[in-house]
Amino acid sequence: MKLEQAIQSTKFKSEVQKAVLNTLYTAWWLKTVMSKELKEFGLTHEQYNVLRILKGKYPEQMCVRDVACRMIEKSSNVPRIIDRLELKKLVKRATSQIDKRETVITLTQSGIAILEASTRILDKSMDDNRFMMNCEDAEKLNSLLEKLRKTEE
Amino acid sequence: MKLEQAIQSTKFKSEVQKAVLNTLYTAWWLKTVMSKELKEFGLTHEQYNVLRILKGKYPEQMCVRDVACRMIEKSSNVPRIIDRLELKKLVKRATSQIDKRETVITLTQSGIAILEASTRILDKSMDDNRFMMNCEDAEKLNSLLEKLRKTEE
DNA sequence: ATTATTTATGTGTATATACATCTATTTAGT
DNA sequence: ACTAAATAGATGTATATACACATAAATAAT
Repeated sequence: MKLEQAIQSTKFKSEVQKAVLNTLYTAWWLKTVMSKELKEFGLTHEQYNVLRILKGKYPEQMCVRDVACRMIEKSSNVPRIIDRLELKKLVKRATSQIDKRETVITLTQSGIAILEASTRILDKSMDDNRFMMNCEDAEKLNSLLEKLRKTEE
Repeated sequence: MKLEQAIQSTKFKSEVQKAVLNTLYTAWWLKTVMSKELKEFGLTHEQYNVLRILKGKYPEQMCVRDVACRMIEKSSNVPRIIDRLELKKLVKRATSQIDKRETVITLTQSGIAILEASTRILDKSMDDNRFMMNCEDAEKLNSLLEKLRKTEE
């Protein structure tokens, strides 16, 4: 669906302003598509993101801060997301012995299993074939998004 | 900041997958920039969006459903956002006389004033000059985002 | 060594998101 | 006209976001 239909608006202040709205709308659309797949695993988009980040270092542990700085949405409240994952026994919390301020997080076997299963489904649904976009298009899109974030300051 | 630094990850499954993450990150970044400006008016990003939508029809009233279908994030809970705006006396609620199921929303003078003031500030901060992007770039970005949302189904 | 500052995490609060359900009203079907 | 279905909106619950603040531990400053 075109942006104009999606938000029922045809007049934009400029093409750049339209690109801003388009980016916001596309991100919402992407999150919705992904969340639908994750739902059958009882995972939210953000919980899945944390599990993925932990997997990246596995079998090493990670502290909360290291997880947080890898999150896509930086102001996510990681301790609270971990609360939910711990409740479902997908991760374990322990106090670091080296630095007792740190909480180190470990994926459980159950966490690995659910991550692998959900990643399989998500990859099937979100693989490159889903998108009518080739590698060249994606490269161009990536460079334009970087450009949008590059401000004068 | 480049995506790789922002989420401290260098290996992506594909350029398309990277574009997905890049879109999510850029949307978060844009929302953060805008919210910072809106904060001094005590408005959230979503409250501002509702005020803008109401302004689009002003001085006509709008029902909740019409506001909702113009929202960028479709699953926003519009009645509740209106609760907050009503509490701050920026909008008024009334039951439609034509269809008593409908609630019609009107901007108050105070709502118009705060919308205009915040839009002035936001435009100053988010105008085309802020972004290192010309109209041509923006057009290309818009077409690529539309393409990303165009799936095979 | 003692105090001040910084850092890592947790927690409290307001708002938003996502989704299910309830109520009132309207519309359609018979 | 009467009942069923659809629609508009409100509300409840769980989770997330945004941000302030609290606590404990580590580090720096004196």
